[in-house]
Amino acid sequence: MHILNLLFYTDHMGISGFERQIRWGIEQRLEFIDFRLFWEGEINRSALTQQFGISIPQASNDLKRYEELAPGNLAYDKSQKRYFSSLAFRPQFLPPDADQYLNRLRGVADHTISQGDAWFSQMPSAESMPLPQRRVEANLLRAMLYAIRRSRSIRVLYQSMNSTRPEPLWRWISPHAFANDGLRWHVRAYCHLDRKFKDFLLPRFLEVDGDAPQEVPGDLDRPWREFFDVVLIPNPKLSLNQRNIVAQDYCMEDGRISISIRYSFLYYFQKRLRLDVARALDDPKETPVVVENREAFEVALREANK
Amino acid sequence: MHILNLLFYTDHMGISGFERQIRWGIEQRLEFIDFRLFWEGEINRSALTQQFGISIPQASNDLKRYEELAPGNLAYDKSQKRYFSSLAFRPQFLPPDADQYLNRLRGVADHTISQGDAWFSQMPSAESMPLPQRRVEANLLRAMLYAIRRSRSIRVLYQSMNSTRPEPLWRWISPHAFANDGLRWHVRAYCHLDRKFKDFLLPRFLEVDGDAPQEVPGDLDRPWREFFDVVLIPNPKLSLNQRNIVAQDYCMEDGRISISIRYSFLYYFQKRLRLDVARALDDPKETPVVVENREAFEVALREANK
DNA sequence: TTGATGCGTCAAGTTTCTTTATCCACATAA
DNA sequence: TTATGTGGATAAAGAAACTTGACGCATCAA
Repeated sequence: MHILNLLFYTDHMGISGFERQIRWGIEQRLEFIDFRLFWEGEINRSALTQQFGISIPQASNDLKRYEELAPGNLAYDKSQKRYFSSLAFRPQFLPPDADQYLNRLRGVADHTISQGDAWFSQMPSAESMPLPQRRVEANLLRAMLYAIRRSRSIRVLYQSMNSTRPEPLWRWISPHAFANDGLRWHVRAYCHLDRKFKDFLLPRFLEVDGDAPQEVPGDLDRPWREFFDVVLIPNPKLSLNQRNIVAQDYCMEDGRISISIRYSFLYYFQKRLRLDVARALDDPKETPVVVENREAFEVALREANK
Repeated sequence: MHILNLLFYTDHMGISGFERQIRWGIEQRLEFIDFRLFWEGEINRSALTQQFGISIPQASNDLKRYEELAPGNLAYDKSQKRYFSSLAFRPQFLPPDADQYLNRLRGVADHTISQGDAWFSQMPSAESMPLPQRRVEANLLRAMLYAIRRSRSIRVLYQSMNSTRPEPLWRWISPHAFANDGLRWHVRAYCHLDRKFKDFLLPRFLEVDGDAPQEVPGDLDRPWREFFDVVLIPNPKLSLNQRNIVAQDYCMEDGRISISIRYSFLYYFQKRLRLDVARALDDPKETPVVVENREAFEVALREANK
């Protein structure tokens, strides 16, 4: 297989005009064949038997069916005794999606999905940020989901960072949403102790024990419901060329991009993009983007925590 | 369903002693029933027919089979006309895993997996960091994977941030691994232009066109292959109680944790944990952890980029 | 040359699944 | 109250999917 093969136009062709409704299991296997051919360039019967627990003749059958439905995609190499994606290969059942592939790669790299579930055979060497974190207990997350779904309040033992409350404290909360700041998961909830909506870190919940009707519905959580438009521009300290590149990196148009952020999310957003350290650090490369509407942003940030 | 139900011990029971090998499709559906019962607390036939495209009688059949294999897990509510997880519910086919659930939640929140593939029905309100990013082209990623798998060099048009090279430049590289810094994907490759191993950002590749034998194998990439042990401790400016909480958050033992990081990853690691701004910022809450072996860390950091 | 491997195929038989139909319990609305 | 709709269970016939076991072919390495 030559590299040029890889550069051919391989847009997804779309599924259309099937005479008979194809069964789910078969559909899955056809998608699997597409996936392997696109990302790994090859497939054979034992890949199918291992992945789906089917027999060898059935795997032959599937490949035959694949060839019928996606004619010209398969090329058998007698010498290597395997199928390869042909020069004319075009995925027929699964639109190729780099983000999806990379997402699975990360999942496998940090053990949240198995290599089998990700449909990988030989995985490329990959590393994702190794950050130690206390695990979230499944039953705790389950209780949280229950409370959100049924609009309940629950009584929880939570370890907060509040220096006036050093010990874990029991309190009633009414959770209504989850949020990921890029590093950790929070749950957004009304705190009946502090009488306001707050973020709670999932790993800091130690116990749950009671439930009661929700008194304050999540709809009233204005910092969560309302959005502020942050306008980002390339750091002006960068050279013109560098600014152009940053603009491309962040999908900017006319040298800026406006992003709608929940007020309750602004704090994490600025930390994530290191917007708060732009002035503290000299090197503009360390903070490639800065906020254009800085004053409004600061106001919004203060407002969010009221 | 009472909250206490959620707090029962529900460890995975493990699959054992099946008389007959169960077919993959059925196994999937049984796992699906387990998943829905655990995380959403309920299931009905139409959930199965929608997810797997099976008929109504077949869905009845599956629920019957589930009840046989996991007796006592199902509780039918005649009034609500749905199955709920019983008080004695214990997942039988799918070990409940909060990380897995949250991973899917994030995937759905940022559109890398569909709600169907994640097995969610009513999804909890969830938000993940909305960061704009140029998309990675599927065929580019495919070419990169090809080069890694076959140990090839490829000719690429890459837009670097190097200020002496403002324009995108054609160069030969020999990629050998992927790395995610928590924000973006890099590919680790030998650059035949600069005659050294470097990180390249996937979204900055514009074109690929040639391939050739790999001359410098990835094994020689020492900053990638070798690890440095970063020792993290809670920020000493925090109060004792706060330090204890941080220690718990980061799974520390004896108030510290040692993490092995590839040398080539150290730079991203310090940015991710904001280790580089600890001294620039006054508020210790902004940088909850700091590096204990700071001097060695600085040396390692400089070494990694040589 | 021989053995091992991987693909293809055939036939018989089993399991799974659909289709069609009928029945039951419950909730809601007329 | 009765009618209607919804969601569940079940049965039987037939189609589709799948397994088992068998055999043949091509290729490669010993």
